[in-house]
Formats: sequence, structure tokens, C-alpha cells
Amino acid sequence: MALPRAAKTQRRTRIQEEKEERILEAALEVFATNGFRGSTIDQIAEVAGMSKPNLLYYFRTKEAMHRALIERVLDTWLDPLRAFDAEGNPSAEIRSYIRRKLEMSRDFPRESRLFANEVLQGAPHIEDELVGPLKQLVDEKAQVIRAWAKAGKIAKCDPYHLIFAIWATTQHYADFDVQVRAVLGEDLAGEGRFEDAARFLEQLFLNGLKVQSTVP
Amino acid sequence: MALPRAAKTQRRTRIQEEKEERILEAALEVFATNGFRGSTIDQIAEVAGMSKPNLLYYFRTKEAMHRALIERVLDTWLDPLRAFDAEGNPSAEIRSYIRRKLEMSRDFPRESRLFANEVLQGAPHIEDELVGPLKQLVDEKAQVIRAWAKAGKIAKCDPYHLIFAIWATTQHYADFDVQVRAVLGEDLAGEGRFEDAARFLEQLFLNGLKVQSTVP
DNA sequence: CATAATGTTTACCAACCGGTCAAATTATCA
DNA sequence: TGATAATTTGACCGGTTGGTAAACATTATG
Repeated sequence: MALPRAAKTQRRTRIQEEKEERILEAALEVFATNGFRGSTIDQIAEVAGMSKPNLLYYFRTKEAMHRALIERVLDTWLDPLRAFDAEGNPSAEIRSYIRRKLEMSRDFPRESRLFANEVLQGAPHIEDELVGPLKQLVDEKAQVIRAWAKAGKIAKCDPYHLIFAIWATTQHYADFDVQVRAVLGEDLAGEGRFEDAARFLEQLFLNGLKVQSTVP
Repeated sequence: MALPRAAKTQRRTRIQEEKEERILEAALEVFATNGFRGSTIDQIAEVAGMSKPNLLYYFRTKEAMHRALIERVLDTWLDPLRAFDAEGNPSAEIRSYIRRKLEMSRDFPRESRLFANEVLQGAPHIEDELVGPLKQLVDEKAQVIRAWAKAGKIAKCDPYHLIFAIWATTQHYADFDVQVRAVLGEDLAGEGRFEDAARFLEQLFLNGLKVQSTVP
């Protein structure tokens, strides 16, 4: 009778875990490809293989589903940036950040598109996360980059725009996948694409951030 | 009685031009912020300041409106890439391409988001344009870049991924504007943002593509 | 095994949405 | 000016959508 989330029993039942898992998986699929408004509960229910009212038994509203999904995914999404290590070698850190972000685009394109859809449409559901945890983390890492530049370990540059550039270039392969495939052609797009992109971006960013010696 | 598009009179009346203009302007606003599925004819009608049936008098369906809008905007959108000149100085050409694209993001953010929404959701309405005119233009310019690299005028690099990187970094400021503003803070985001971004991206791409001399 | 709690389904509703229609209004021009 | 064509609107329609109510089924537990 009672809704699972509000149940008196503190423990989530096995069946609750399983179903919520299946629902969020389906929701990711649907929200990522249609955006929030473009997605219907029926669609999600079908992908999840259950009836609409059943789905609404676990998440009261479409928005609750979306919220739960965002919460669950945001942390993972920011992991690569968190791994950015102030003590490490600057070039190596930047290289591996690019690589990790690119791997995310390859392995979790739906998560990328979920956020892209949301941000693109004005982030009506995640604005708090943007100005809160996200900004804080970026500020912190920007300081690291700025220190590297000041110490002459990389070229002087605006750390925020550097981070934006890495986000943009790596996520592009997930978010604009259709366009990339259209331009490269179906064949080229598949096989070597990941390595090609990684090689190019590493070259671009590492040379681009190399300290410019004023005549050796 | 008859629909204007199918009218016997070949000439479009003044009133037709004006109304279609107003409708497409409103459609751009709405489609860009909500995507195709997320937009309603009522919304567009309200922004355009006319009734829904009146709007449907000029464009028979929502899709017809969207199609007309895409057609009208796509050419302009590709202009910067078209301006890319094989005869020019490579560094100067790349620099001014970046600048033009960045100006587009600043001056026509809605157009950018319109395409971003569309591509992000699988480009269901513009796939022909992608594999047709777009691919053709990109192929052509990729050849130019490849020739430059072969002639030693810029570093060896994959021209397609270079173009993707320029698209991604410049359009990022239009498409992910909310996120950029959230991270930079409302103040920093406004004034110097354009110049900061331009300076950073020019540094990144021009140094990144500089021929790496193997000891002078 | 009884029984209460949890989980699932069928039927349904009100609001919304894309689109039509016929009637009313306005612009055009002989 | 008056006839005719172009434009505009309110009322409406069928399908979709987010969500509810209540009956039914299943599972956990004393």
C-alpha cells in the first residue's frame, strides 16, 4: 500500500533494488536520447519492461525519476576531474585527464548526452549542482593549473577555458556522435576513431600548452 | 482560402513575408531552448504573438516549420568554414576561422543550440544535410589542411579531428552557456569572456599546430 | 497458515497537443 | 465601391501524456 520510498521499514527490499535499477537504466536510455520533455513515462516503462503504473510505484513522478538519475550519475561523471592530481607531472596529468574523459565518452555516451541535453536546455533541473559542487571542483582544479603555469611548467593560460576546451573536445564524440559518424563515414568512425581522437587531442593540448621558449 | 504556399499567385505578399519571418524567429527561440519534441505550437504562437491556427495557416505542420527554419539557418551556419581559404596563410586562416566561429557562438547562440539539440537527439530531421552538404564541405577543407601539413606549414595532424575540435570548443560557449556562466560566475562570464576565450583558443590551436622542430 | 505489507495491473481521468473547419474579418483591385 | 481572394479566429476533435484509484497478486513474517 505505502510507497517504497516512504515505507516504514528502513531496509530496501531486494525487489526494490532490482526494479529501481532497471528503471533508472531505462530512464537513462530514454532521457539521454530525447531530453526530459521529449521523453514519456510510457517509453521508459516499455524499455524497462514494466507497466507505467508499476513504474510510478517506485518513482512518484517523471521528475523524481530524472532527479534520481542525475544524482546517481553526476558523481561518476566528475570522477576524472577529481583524479586530477596537483602533485603529479603536469603534462602527464593533462594527458591522462584527456584520456579518461575520452574513455568516458566512449564507454558512457548516454550519461554524456543526458547532461548535454539538460545543460543545453538551460539546466532547469540541475542548476544547483552546477553552481554548487561542479563550480567548487572546477575552482579547485583551476588553482592547480594556474600554479603550474606560474611555476613555468606549462604555458601561461586561462585554466577555466582550458578545462572547458577539454570538456568540449572530448564530450563532442559522445554528444555529436551522429555528426561525427556522418562526416567520417560509417567505416572510419568505428574502428580507429578512439585512438585517432586521443592522439590528436593529446598532440593539440600538450603542444598547445608547451612553454614557448623565447629562442633556445 | 487557399494556403499561401500553394497559392496560384507566384508572388509572396508583403504580409506573408512578414508573418513567416515572425514565425520563424519565434520558432528559432522555442526550438533552440526546448528541442523539437519539447516545443509546442502554442508556445511558438505565443512568442510570435499570433493564434495557433493562424500560425498553421503559414506552416501546415510543426515539422514544416522546423524544416523551413533549418534550411534558412544552415547556410549561414556553415559560412565560416566556407570562408576557409586554401590560398591563405595557414596560421592566419585557422586563427580567423576560430574567431569567426566564436563570433557565431556569441551572436547566434540560438542557431547553435538549434543544431546542437537536433544532432544530440540523433539528427532525425537533418541527417540528409549532415551526410550530404556538410560532409562534402568538411571533406574539401580537410584536404586543404592535409596539404598544409604535408607541406610542413603546420604540424602533421588528422584534419577531421582538428575541425571537430574547433567546432566543439567554439560552440561550447553557446551550447553550454549555462554551465560556463555557473562556473565562471555571473560577473566574469559577461564582459571579458569573449576575448578571454578567443585568446585561449588561439594560443591552444596555433601552438598546438606549430611544427615541432627537431632541434634547430 | 493467516495476515499484513508489498508489488502489479486494469481502467480511468483531466490536461495537453497537433491539427481541422467553418465562419468572420480584412486586404486587394477591377 | 463591391466582389473576390487572403487572412484570422474560436470552437472543436482524436490521440497522447502524466498521473490516480482501486482491485488483484505476491511475498515476507508472526
